[in-house]
Amino acid sequence: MNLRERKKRRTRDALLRAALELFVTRGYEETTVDDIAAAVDVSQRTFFRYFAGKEETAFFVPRLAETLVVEALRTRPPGEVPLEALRRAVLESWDAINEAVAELVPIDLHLRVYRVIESTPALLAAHLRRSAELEEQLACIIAEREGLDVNADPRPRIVVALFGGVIRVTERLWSAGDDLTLDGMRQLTTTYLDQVGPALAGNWRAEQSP
Amino acid sequence: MNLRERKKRRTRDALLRAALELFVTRGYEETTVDDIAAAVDVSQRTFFRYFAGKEETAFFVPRLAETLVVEALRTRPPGEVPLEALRRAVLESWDAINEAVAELVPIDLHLRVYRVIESTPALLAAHLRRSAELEEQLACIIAEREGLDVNADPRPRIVVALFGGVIRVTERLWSAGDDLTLDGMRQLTTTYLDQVGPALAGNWRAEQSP
DNA sequence: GAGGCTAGTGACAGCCACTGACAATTGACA
DNA sequence: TGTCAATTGTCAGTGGCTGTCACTAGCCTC
Repeated sequence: MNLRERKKRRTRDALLRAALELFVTRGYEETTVDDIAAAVDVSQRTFFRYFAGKEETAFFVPRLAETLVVEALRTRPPGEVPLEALRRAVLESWDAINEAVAELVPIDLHLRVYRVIESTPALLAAHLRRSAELEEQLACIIAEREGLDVNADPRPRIVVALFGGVIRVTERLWSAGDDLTLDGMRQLTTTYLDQVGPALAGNWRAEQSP
Repeated sequence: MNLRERKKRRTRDALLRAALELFVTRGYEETTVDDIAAAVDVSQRTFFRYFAGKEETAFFVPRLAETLVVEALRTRPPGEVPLEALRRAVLESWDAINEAVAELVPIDLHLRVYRVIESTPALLAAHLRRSAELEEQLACIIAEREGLDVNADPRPRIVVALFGGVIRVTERLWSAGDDLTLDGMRQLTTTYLDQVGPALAGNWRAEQSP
């Protein structure tokens, strides 16, 4: 790798870390792009050469995680039922995700950024739109696994929507709670996915949830 | 109603209609607030006294629909299973929604705005965030109907997430297709909701979808 | 190793969404 | 009709973001 490229990578990482650090301490809206640029001692214009916008810094790391989940779903054995494949793809790519993330920013910082995303309207909106795009990808993969046409058969998109909905609910609960750890998130996710069956069964009053 | 209040209502409606008209003809990003204000011959500052931002004009009408759906769910008979109550609340408030909308803007305009929302990243993001808030409300109502605590029992949020997911999928398909009518949307919605059961049943390959 | 080439940068000007402050106007009401 | 309060316009300013242009620093060739 060139000196030029190494330098570029270094400023990008510095901008990224500075931005996230400022977001978690001062808040997203309270952080200006000038603040971020100043923290790394580059011009505002340079910031915009590395990131398309202030928003992008917040989602740079999550984007990594998404590609890994997609990857994981692609390599699931074809015998698994769709919901099962989705569940395992997410749970089993967890560790790989954290490894990849840790190379960019401290895990702790990354987790606290999630809370900022969830509590900042503008970021939450962007997050949901990105999630919708991810779900579309997943639906296509599921359809392919089952030998279906995504646009002709509603079912792939419906399962993915259900799955995505559950994930979103856990994300929200996790980021609002005080157990801001990876295992906390993982545990919450499995618990909620286990509840999908019971939630769709007819009468809730007959059998109470634990 | 005062002359003053009548005047206010008139400028607000004029701003709203002008904005939507510009959005569907020129595009959302290509329309500046100055354009909208100029079309109604008021100052830009006045626009911001009626709407918190450019975005709000696009969601002013949809907000109406949402409140009516919430209302409808509240008055569903307690005998209905959650998913059934949600389904009926949406389908049976349809007509009331259109009546209310028609008083503000031409239905046709409103429908074309939906397509703009769906195809404009910034608006889509905002739409998804708003939908998430609506889902939270619905989950609370469902929980209350079933005598549960939303925060203790995962199931209300899960069903609503599933339901909301299906609605979103139909919205997307409808706005992308060429049958931009109310009946088209209604029909698509019922079809997809009917597919929820089959989609969650184990093996898709055994029984093909129609 | 000098010189040209080019990617990366900074400085500047400008657009657009949005806000605060203050003055001017217009409807309400005695 | 005159006073009061609500509505509006004007102006100035902030923050995100983009285009332009000159300049510098690393790269590559001779």
